[in-house]
Amino acid sequence: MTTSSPEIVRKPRADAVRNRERVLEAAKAVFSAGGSEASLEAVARHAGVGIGTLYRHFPTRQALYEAVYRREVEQLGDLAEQLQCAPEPVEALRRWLRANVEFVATKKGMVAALALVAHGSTELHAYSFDRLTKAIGTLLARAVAAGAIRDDISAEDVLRALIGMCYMHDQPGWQTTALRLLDVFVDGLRVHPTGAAASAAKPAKKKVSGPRSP
Amino acid sequence: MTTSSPEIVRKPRADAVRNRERVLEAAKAVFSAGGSEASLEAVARHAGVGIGTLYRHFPTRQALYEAVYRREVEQLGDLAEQLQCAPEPVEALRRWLRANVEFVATKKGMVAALALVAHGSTELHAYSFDRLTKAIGTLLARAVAAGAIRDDISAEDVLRALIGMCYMHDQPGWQTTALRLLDVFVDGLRVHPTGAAASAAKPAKKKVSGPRSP
DNA sequence: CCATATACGGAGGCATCCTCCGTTTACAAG
DNA sequence: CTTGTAAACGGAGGATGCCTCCGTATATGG
Repeated sequence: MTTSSPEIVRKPRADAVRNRERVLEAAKAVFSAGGSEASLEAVARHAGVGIGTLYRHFPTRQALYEAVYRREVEQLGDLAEQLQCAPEPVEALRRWLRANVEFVATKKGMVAALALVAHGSTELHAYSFDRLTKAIGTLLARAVAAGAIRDDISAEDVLRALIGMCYMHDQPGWQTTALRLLDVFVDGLRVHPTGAAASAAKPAKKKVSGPRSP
Repeated sequence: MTTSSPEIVRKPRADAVRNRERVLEAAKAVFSAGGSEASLEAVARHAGVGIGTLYRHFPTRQALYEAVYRREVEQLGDLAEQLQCAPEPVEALRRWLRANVEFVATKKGMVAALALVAHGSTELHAYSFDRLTKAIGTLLARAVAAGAIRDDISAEDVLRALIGMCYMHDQPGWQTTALRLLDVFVDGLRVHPTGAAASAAKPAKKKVSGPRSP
């Protein structure tokens, strides 16, 4: 009450900010390496802070997951904004979707944790769903406005499909499959597959009727 | 060594079989209700057996997840066999995919556990992937043979897409979305979308361009 | 009915979670 | 620069859950 306004509660301390950052970094590393069930004490040790510090910043395991998750979402959202000015709308959409695949690919152990997050907090989920939906929305809108893809599929739909396609990433070659699925899906979105069958629209790269191609 | 053959180790005891079944049932219930991180002691209590019994049957938490998971897979595989004799091939495929959606819908808390399974055991994953892939494969083959859908998409691809579409099931209305996505995907698989845009093929039910419909 | 292999249950050692509080430190005012 | 103080730090320790081990109970074959 000594200061003027009750809303401004001082500037957060520098070491607090730094430690918070350290813990997040450590969490990402430890969970990616040792799976999402690694002990939080290991995370604290790896971050070079006491266990108490970790728990003050992230009161529960879930909270830590969430914080990491939120960061990832931020980055993907930013990427979408950058792609906003790309020349080809459909290609921009495709690029963003593909970026997601690569993004997930680097986080083996994290994914189970993220799965848990998705079912946990409602608030965060709303936020991230919103952020990503908007990211897709802008890319999608441009493509629709250009008359390149059908207009009865919402951004939410695309997001769900995307998550699905990134989801089964445990076998070798999953990435190839995911990318192929994306192409199929995008093809499916197109207003005119440039002919009767969608496969005709992809001249060079596709093998027709070979279900066993690596 | 007193008996004749080293392979036949007697018939398993009746109470053992019964208890094993009880634990599986309890696990399904407890995990569905309280999330996949519920304590195993709670599961044992709910099953009316000692904690030791639980651990003898399922040495690790993972093993318990796996056993539950395996059961579910069995049931889905069986359903596919039944649908084998349905008249409309494309419809049969669609029905099976839809059945999956409903199936997942009843297991809120379980899904995170199943996600963990998918990344855990290789052996089980191979098994279930195989079982489900074959289930789809038969349905898919019939539809392809009838010339109803394109032939360059493998059963694996469909499985991945399906899992994806079932995956984000936390908000109200997810089921509607999942079903819509399935329809889009199946439409995308079609050799001839019955016209230029696939939306023309679904006359009554669809609203065009309204992204905020409940 | 008996012998015995098999299964059961839960006590207890061990690891991890999370809280609580004495100590340390960054920041701002004088 | 000095000093007061709120904020952050760290880790000891109680609580909880994981999993093993072994004495007791029981189903099954003879």
